[in-house]
Amino acid sequence: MLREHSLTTLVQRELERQIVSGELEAGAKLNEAEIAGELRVSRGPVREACRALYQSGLLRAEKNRGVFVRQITIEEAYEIYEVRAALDGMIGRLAAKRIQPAQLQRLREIVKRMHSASRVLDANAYFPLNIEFHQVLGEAAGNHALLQNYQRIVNELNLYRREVIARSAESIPASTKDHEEIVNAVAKGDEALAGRLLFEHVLNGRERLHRVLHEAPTPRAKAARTPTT
Amino acid sequence: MLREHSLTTLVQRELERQIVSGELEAGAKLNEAEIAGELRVSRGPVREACRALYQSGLLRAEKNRGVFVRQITIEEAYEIYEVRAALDGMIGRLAAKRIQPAQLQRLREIVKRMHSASRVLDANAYFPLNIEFHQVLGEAAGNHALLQNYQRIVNELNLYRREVIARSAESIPASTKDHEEIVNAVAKGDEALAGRLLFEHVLNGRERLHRVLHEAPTPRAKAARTPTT
DNA sequence: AAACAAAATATTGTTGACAATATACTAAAT
DNA sequence: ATTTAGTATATTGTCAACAATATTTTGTTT
Repeated sequence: MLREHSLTTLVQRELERQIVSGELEAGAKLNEAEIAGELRVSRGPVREACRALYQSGLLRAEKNRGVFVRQITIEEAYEIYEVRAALDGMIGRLAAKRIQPAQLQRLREIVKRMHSASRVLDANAYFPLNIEFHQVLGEAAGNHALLQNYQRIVNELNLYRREVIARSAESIPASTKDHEEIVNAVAKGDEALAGRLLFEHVLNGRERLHRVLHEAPTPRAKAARTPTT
Repeated sequence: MLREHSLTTLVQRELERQIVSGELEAGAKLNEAEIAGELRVSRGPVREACRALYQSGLLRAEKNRGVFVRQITIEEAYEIYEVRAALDGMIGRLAAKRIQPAQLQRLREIVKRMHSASRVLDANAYFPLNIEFHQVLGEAAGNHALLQNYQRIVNELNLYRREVIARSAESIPASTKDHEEIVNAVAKGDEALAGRLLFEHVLNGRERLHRVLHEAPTPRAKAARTPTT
């Protein structure tokens, strides 16, 4: 394992896993020595990994104070959704042009399972299905650079959505319907339609989330933020 | 200066400057000790800076062999152009909605200078104007997350275009016309049109570059067509 | 001369120590 | 009791040395 990957890479992966999984919660401070101790490495690789994760948007850094799991504010999330809409629109266009039969089959199965989750408004079942759906679609677009940018954005958004996703059960049926229409457009090979549907799907999702947040604001929404170095 | 920024940050900025300016050419190997010596720091900050630049797509890394200035292949560039089209399309939509009079004025002045460069097909004068135009437009969109993603992409593409830009003089008039139409659409506040024009402008630019590369692999010997990797 | 093997050198990967800064604690003063 | 100053501790920033790996050089054989 160490022949292929440096310690830095392994530390980076592990920290990213902890952040994405929520094991390290938003705003949490990362102690270099502590992490190094747990992972049985020195602080060097930990610092390098943190630099990379800061660059990728998962961490925030303050000089002489350390790094923290990034907290996405409502305003930032609102902006990132627009980036995602742009990328997802392109994914839709390209996927409609290039999707393989096996990938289309996978999408249809995911949508079928979404309907099951939708009937009982099971947000915990729906969340991973949603992620998988967009992941498959992203792969179907057949553009590595696009997928990479997309995943970074989605990672950041999931950082934000984790807390509120449980309360967004009411939007599951509408979201499921969106996904079904998207699959149909992609299957038809209608690039313009698939692109437009995905674009709007993302912005609709943003509005749904926005509505949920305003109905029941979280304490985190008013947390103070300091500019990073 | 050191009170605000760590050595890593300063090294990162300096290396990025050297890469973007072409001082460090594509494919060049970076020697940690050498860089550390020139910048009067130890290898630690240099390694951290390289990690960040690798994450941002400007460097390529091979374990136990070091880091190199990333070389964008034709195929990668082709993919990245699609990402840029998506982001630029969104920039157009948002800029049409939010642009300030002062920013619009700046765009108009840039286009005027573009016409001057266009008349004499001065690629060296046109290149920075083009970058500035899209930078101003990106700022006018008023979305920090979008601009950040956009700049990363454009940085990567400029890595690629540097080599061929001198030979793309013939496409300057068409490009200038595009820019003029874009400014008009943004000025009108026509979001859909501005978005579409920018989207197509990027893809047109890609095709123009593609054509240049295939028509004239080398200015001298047309027969010696070397498929670059 | 060309090809291979082995030693010498150079470079990266990793570590622990030290310096600089921030945080936590303690005690005195009001 | 609260505040504040000073001190102690903890944490980050930086460095230099060592270990592991890659590259170059040298010498030998065919």
